[in-house]
Amino acid sequence: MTQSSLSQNLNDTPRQQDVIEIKTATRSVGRKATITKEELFQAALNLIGPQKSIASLSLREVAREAGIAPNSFYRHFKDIDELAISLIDRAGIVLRKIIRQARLRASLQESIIRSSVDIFLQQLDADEGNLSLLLREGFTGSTSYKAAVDRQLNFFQQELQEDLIRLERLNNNHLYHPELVAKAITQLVFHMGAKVIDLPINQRAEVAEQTMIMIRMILEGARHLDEAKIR
Amino acid sequence: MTQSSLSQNLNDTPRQQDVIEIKTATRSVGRKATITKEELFQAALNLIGPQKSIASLSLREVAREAGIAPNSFYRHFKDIDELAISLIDRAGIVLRKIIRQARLRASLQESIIRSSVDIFLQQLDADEGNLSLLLREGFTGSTSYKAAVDRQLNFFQQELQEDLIRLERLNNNHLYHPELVAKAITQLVFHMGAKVIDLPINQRAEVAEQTMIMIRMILEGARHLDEAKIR
DNA sequence: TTAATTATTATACACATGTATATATATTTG
DNA sequence: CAAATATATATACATGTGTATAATAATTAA
Repeated sequence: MTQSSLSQNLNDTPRQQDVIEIKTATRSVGRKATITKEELFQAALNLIGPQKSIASLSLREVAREAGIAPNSFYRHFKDIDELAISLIDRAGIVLRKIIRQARLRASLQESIIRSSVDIFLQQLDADEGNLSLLLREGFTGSTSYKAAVDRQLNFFQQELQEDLIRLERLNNNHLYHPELVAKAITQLVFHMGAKVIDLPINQRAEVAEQTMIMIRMILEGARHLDEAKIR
Repeated sequence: MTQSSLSQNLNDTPRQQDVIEIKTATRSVGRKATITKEELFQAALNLIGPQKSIASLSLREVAREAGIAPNSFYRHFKDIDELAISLIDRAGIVLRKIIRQARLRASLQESIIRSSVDIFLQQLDADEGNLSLLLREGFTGSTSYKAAVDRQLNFFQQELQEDLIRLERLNNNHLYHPELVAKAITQLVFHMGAKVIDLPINQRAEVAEQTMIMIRMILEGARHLDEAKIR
């Protein structure tokens, strides 16, 4: 593959006309688009599965699945990589939805541990394509994928940390290195997610239960280590 | 890629001659092999890096790197996949070496946490190609890779668990769910490894330090949860 | 030596890929 | 309507791939 060199001239965003106009650009003169980015996302997600990773997706495959000519792809993305990264970023939205829900339920007195894990798994079903992408590509391929995934995980971790601090404060507890607590929990939860993806649903519960115990260990440890330090 | 269908007849192991002889087969009649499996392993490892995953290796690439004709590859492996899985299994050997060393140093009164993490990182340098393979492919690609990696991680986890139980017993401690403690630690350590691979050496220390704190949290938590349960 | 056996290579084929170029088609604006 | 233009397709090419088939070279057994 000695390509991906001269393709810059293809992905120019449509130039504003020279004439400076006041009216806000309605953004379309010419033929109406018959395929949307969203449809290309869907096509890609259809293809990605336990056997096919995002990195092994070919432009032609995606085009085929979307029912367009290979070259039409370039109207929407400059690369297969651009599609991939967008896809990862999109998955982050799902993630943040998870956090928000978990936070809601946690304030309603339910254990933050259980609610987080439950909602995570629940969303994994509801939105399989998107989320599993994040989980799968986390450790692999073209450094840029990893960076994209990392960005999203950091959001998750950040919000989790805030929640943890808030909740512990409510119970008059303190955590030793709360940022590391959040980090460790994030890692374990995502690891669980990656495992659980290609597991039959009935086996998921057990993995989830184990993960919750692990999280409880971390929390319990962080509390005690903090006490030990203060004294 | 509609191939990998009729290649069975190519990987027949050399047939014993019809004549039944007593002498142990010295295993060679004909031309001497000029390239070894080991050299093919090395060629593959040379190619795998931050940008090229094991799944994206092509047979021709490996052959080129090894300096042989594409077809010669078939004399040694039936597939690129067979090469890949062997490679993962080989990495497991490195892993077990790590455990053995960590165990040695842990008996000499050094903290098992620190010694495990230290040795892990140390080996990562010494044997980069091999070990990083395990770390990278853990979550990706062709279910069979994942299975192969999982097999190796389980060894690690199993031995770690035994060590943990032994050491805690020495200090008259008990652990809550020691198998989950070992599992959680294994996950965190491997996650760290995967992160640390493409990090400049000076930044590795910090990640290692963080990981050790996380592990201490888990251990501390498991001890207290156990006490809480017994009472 | 000669015959047998095996490892390696050379050649070739069908197919998949990314993408350059040219053309057709639909839509908006004047 | 016609001109302009954004979108999509058709065709084509160079290159990479896995692997079938046949030939060559090296080694051992007879």
